Amino acid sequence: MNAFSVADPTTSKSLDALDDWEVAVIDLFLNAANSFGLPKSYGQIYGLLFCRDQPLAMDEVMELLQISKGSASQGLRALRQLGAVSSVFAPGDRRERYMAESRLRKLVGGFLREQADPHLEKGTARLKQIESLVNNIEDVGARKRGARRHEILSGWHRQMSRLLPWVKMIVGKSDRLPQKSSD
Amino acid sequence: MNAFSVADPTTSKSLDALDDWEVAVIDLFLNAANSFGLPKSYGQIYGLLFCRDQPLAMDEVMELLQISKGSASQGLRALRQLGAVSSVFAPGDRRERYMAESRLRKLVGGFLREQADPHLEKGTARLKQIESLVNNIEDVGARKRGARRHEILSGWHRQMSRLLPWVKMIVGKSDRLPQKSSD
DNA sequence: CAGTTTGTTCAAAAAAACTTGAACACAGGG
DNA sequence: CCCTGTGTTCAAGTTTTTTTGAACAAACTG
Repeated sequence: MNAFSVADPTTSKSLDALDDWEVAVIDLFLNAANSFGLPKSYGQIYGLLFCRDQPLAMDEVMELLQISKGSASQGLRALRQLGAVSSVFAPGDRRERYMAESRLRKLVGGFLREQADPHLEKGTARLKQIESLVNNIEDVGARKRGARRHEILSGWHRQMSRLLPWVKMIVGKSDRLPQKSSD
Repeated sequence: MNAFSVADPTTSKSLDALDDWEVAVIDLFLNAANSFGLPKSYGQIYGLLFCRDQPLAMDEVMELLQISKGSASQGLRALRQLGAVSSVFAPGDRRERYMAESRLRKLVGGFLREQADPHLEKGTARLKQIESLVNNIEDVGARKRGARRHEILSGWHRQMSRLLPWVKMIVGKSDRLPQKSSD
């Protein structure tokens, strides 16, 4: 696949070269993205950037992963939104370039912030709605049953709210392994 | 559809009656299931059973939720597999009846066991594969880059493995609120 | 046993999610 | 200004997932 592509420095066209291990890592993230409820292209993009030391431009991502402009654009946007990817400027190049965030704490934090927190908020609203519906029940027995369910759900909600900070703590403990350069 | 069917006690057809609050709870679980990557029908089924004091048979679930036999059967199976639903026998009725598990600890435990643990195991295998691919790289610089990535991923994997027991702990703390009957 | 009732399976239909690419906007550069 | 390079948007197309229902199996019943 990547046998002897010696990179003509004048053309930026000689990038169709993913190492085998890179393919494996990209595939790992593809599957991981799926499990987290994200589109697989997001996983691929993140995986590619994760493998690279140098930030990549969008068209390089498209080329290397063989995905469309739309996917690349949307994927990079979502990943930035999640804090999983950050953009940098290479001087003398108008294109924006992207690199992966590799600190687990940040990744988890962003995911929780963008996914879990909104759900918890929506949960609060829904619990209120359920509570009011329950309070409108005429029959006493039925109302009691509803009230009990509302209590259980409220308890769950509370527990989940408590859990998230702990997750951030625990994951934040020892983060990335030592590397040659610090940040 | 269910306009004024005033419950002929001889037919088992008179169940098309969900309270408003039940509809709201079912919808809550429908959305929750989605967020957890489960089919929405699973959420509906769980939500319905969660609302009820008495266990329901499969055909009652079908009737109340207006879902097909196939969905009901598969959904109930998956939910039992997750430990979210348990089946009981009502004496004098050949049908199996199902009720929701409402202890968060059990629900989370089942979910982690069925979803997270398998992923962690697959992760171990993949990391090994990546490691061996990286070790096959000729070029020293490229191999170093790959090795660094492999270390990072291994670190993440370790952290996640550490996290899960804590989640079970923390969620297990104070579980369901007190109820009239104990278990 | 033959007839029910209960529950499972799975191929096909329907729905949902994802990807694509062409049209558009916007920012320099000449 | 117009042209080109860069990135976004979104309707339409594709793929994947979920649901359906009819055929099947199993277990009871008389």
